[in-house]
Parts: sequence; structure tokens; C-alpha cells
Amino acid sequence: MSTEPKLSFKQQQLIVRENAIVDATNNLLAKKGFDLMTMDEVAAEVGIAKASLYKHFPSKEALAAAAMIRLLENTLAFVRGLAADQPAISQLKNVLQWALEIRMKGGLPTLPAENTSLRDALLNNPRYISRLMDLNELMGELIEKAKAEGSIRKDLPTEVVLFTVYARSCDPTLDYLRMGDQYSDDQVIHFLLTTCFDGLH
Amino acid sequence: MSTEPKLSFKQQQLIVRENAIVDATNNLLAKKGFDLMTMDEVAAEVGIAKASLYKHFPSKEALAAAAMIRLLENTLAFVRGLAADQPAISQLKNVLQWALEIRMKGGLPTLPAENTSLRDALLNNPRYISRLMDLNELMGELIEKAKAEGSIRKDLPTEVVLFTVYARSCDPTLDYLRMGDQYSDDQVIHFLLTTCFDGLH
DNA sequence: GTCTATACCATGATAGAC
DNA sequence: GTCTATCATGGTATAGAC
Repeated sequence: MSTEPKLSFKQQQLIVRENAIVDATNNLLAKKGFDLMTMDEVAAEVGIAKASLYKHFPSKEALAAAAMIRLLENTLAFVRGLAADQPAISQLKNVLQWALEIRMKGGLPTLPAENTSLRDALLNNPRYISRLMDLNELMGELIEKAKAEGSIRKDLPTEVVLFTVYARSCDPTLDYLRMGDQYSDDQVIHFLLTTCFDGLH
Repeated sequence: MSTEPKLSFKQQQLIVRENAIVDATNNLLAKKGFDLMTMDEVAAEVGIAKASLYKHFPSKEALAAAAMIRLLENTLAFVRGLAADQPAISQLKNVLQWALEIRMKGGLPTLPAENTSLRDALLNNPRYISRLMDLNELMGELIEKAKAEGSIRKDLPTEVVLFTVYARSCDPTLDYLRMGDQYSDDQVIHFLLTTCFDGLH
């Protein structure tokens, strides 16, 4: 896209390498969570020495934050790319479905569910907070549009709807339903979507 | 209750001590989660030496399991004590409300939400599994009764409803809504209940 | 069964040569 | 910027005296 592709080979290699590091972090974070993920594992999965990791990222927290920030930016791009002529409720459902599909493929949940040190670290990361506020803003607008269109209950504060959708994206129900492997991935996603938006009644 | 209260002083003291240990574990587990909870902290909160812990419980996993089992047994007692003449849907809501109130008071969520080593340990604990299956059975009956009474959608498998309710009891939305401290505890619980059963539409 | 003291190990992080 | 080698910390678990 850029009109200035004149990055030196070294710089390009650096970017590729750092992407690989963040990829590995992403996988391990999804699989084991922040606390159980070790820098040794990340290094092993990338195929470099642990010390080299620290040349790219100053700490474990910073590394995890980089992965979460990339995920948030992908989410932002997805939300911005939604067809604006669709009903707002469809757009919201698309976002949640997309997030659940990522998790199904072994990706990260959009939000840290746990009461962990990662959440603390992220809340102190200005870049992360900035992206999160952008996403909250966009989603908040969608939710209010959906309210105006009569497809979201008006007695629920927008904030409550927002967190409810976020929470659904990291819902352990997905894991539990998959364990029984009685349902296909698509069915599980359908159940999560309909229980979220339509309720149990 | 028992007609044989003839426990020696020593045995009674033992029970009291073990209860105190499980209490401390419960609190720390709720506050920091399994991985970040250390045996030093537990010992310090009880006021005994760390080595003494290991005379009561053979490992950290066993200690955490004891706390989770006690919680499950309390939950079972609550469910069994529900007024059976109430509509099944009211009973279900009462269970979820009760679980959320416990969390509000700093207690544990009924189910481990996280992809953590604790979950693995619990799944290998026969006593825990036994209690969990008892609870699943009772809750499953309630859900099917509610379906028959027309207050739960019949197109949702009972299993899906069950996990959805469980997931709600450890929903991070509770934490996030409390952070903004814009709503009272009762309001937060009301939001969680209504979004779960009535949905967002 | 409780304590003090300690063995043992995994992990986050760093030093220094190339 | 990558490597090998190492440190420092903190955590699980145990030994042995009382």
C-alpha cells in the first residue's frame, strides 16, 4: 500500500522476525494463558534463543501486549470494514461470529477473561488502551444504532450490552461444548450467538 | 446432625484448622487465581508454617480442589433446598443469582473459567467430578422442567443451556461493570440475569 | 502436627563473545 | 542481533528437631 517501500533488507527481515515472534506468542497465549506461557517456549517455537527475544521486546508483559494489540487492530479493521448498509444488529452479530471463529481456530479471545497479571499489564499500556477505546467507541455506536432500529433492548445501558458481547467472545462455553465434540464448530458458534442475542427464554 | 458427636478434641481441632486453610485458599483463589496463588501466601493467611500445609494437603492442586469441592457441595445444598413448588425457571434464576452474589462478596466462581492447570487438576479429581456430575444432573432436570413449562427454548439442547448458565456465573462482565462503579451490586446482578435469560433483543 | 531450615527446580532476565 | 552460559528469584516440596 505504501508508496515508500524502500525498507532495507535488514529492516524487512526484522519485521518478519518480529511477526513470527508475535505469532508464536499469540498461539501460546491462546493455549496456556499468560501466566503459564514461558519465554523459553516462545523462543523454542520461533526457533531462536531466549535472549534474542529480549532484544525485540523488553519484557514478557510487553510481548503479550504486542500480541493483544495486533489482535485489537485486526478487530478494528474488521469492524471498520463491515458493510454499513446492513442493519446494525447484523453487524454486531458478524463481529461476535468473527471473534468466535478466530477462537475456534486456536486464536486469542478479544478480551482477557481472567483476573490475571496480564490484564493489569494491559491496563497500563497506553497503546493498548487507545486501541481498546477506539473499539469501544465503534461498537458503542453500533449498539446505539441497533437500539434505534429496535433490535436491541433500550432498557439496557450500552455499556452493559458491550461487555456482554465481549464476554461472549471469551465464553468458556465454547471449550466445554467442544470437549463433548457432539456439535460441529458452526453449531457451537450458532448456539453462542443465539443464547447471547435471543436469551434462553 | 450426627448422633455420634464423639470426636476427640484433637480431631475437632483438626477439622477447624482444615476449614481455616480451605477458607484462606478460597479467598486467595478468588483474588488471584490458581497460578498466582502461592503456598506461602496461604500459610501466611492461616498463620501457620508452609510445611504444615503439606501435612494436611499433599499438593497445591489438592488444596485448590478441596476448596472447589466445598463450593460445589454448598451449591448442591442450595439447589436441593430450593422450593420445589416454584416454577423451574425461577429456581434456575435463583441459583444463578446466588452464585453471582457469592462472587460479589469475594467468593469463587462455581466453575473455573480459565484454561488453566487448575481445570486439568480438577478433571482428574474423582471426588470433584462426582460432585459436578451430581450438580449437572440436578440442573439438567430443572432445565428440562423449565422447557416443559414453556419458559426455556426447546430448540436449545439442555447441555447448551447448562453451560450458558455456568458461564454466566463466572462472567467477566461482572468485574468490568464493577470497575466503573456506576451501578450497585444488585443492578449488576440484575443485568447479568436479564441478559442471560432474556437476551439482548 | 507444628516449626525452622533447606533442597531442588523452573523461570524471567542479563552478560559478553561473535 | 544472535548465540551460550549464567544469575537471581521465587515457588513446590521435604527433612528433621521438638
